[in-house]
Amino acid sequence: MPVTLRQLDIFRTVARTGSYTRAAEELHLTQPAVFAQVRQLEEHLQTPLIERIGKMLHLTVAGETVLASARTILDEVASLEMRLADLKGLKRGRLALCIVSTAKYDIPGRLGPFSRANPGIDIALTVGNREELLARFAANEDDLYILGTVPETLQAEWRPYAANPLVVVAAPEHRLAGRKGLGPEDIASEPFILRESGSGTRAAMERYFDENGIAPPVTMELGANEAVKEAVRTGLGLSVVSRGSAELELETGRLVALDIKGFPILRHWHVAWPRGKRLSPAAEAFLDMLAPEQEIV
DNA sequence: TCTTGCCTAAGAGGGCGACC
DNA sequence: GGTCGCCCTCTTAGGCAAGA
Repeated sequence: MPVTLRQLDIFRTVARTGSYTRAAEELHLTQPAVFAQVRQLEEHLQTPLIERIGKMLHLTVAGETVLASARTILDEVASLEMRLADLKGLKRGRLALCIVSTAKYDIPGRLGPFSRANPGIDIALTVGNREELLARFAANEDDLYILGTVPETLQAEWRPYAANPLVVVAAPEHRLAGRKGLGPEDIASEPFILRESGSGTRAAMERYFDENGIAPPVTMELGANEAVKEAVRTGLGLSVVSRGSAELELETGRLVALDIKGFPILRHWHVAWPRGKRLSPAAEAFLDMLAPEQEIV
């Protein structure tokens, strides 16, 4: 028997989950069925692809090679199926999106109209921090990636699609709330709450501090935007957040945006994809739907 | 000791081609 | 068209080993 797409798909899932059992759950199979498919693939290729050390599964060097090819082959087949479906006017397919957590305030509002316009396209949305997104990008696990800043080292094609202004937020009862024309010196001694290391928002905040020669004390680092906003709201300090992610809190008065020279910092949301990747029709349709760069305000 | 997860064996079910 | 046999894919059952 030749290598089958089924075997490659199952092997890819095992490699991604690091477990036969979890792969089986994901594929709605039993663990022995998954094991058997991978074993057949190994027998056909006459080389072990997975080695077990203790209870942990690890890919062999051959396994890594096969995994890379499996991803390419399966992506190509999926793309082919969607293109053929497109030719038939069926508009069926799947769009896998991975977004940084702060983009979850922006993307769902765009997915609604897209989904209504393309009812045959299934959408898989993964939300993670920047580090997780870059890991998925490296593994080519999704069609498109939404993030604030695209690292220069990333082998990516990208384009900005929307403005993403950053503002300094404070609790409504904060002494600086409502004051006009504040400068960097006014916040130089204010305690700040930072996002986790690697966060684009944090990088922009630190750049502002450096450029203005200030070093506000950092009271805590939090990994989730909600936690940051809650900490600010309870008066633990100031923070810099995407205006879009704090829209509701600003509207309801739970938080206030401070009027500080240099803010809002104008950044953009970017959509990126691996350089050279052949985008599926679904991904191309979503790209088309995102506002082009020249319309960004 | 118990739990979890890998692995094997045996067998069921369904697809498919060959044959009548 | 119906039957048979082969093969693939899957499930269940159970053994075994590692880790908590």
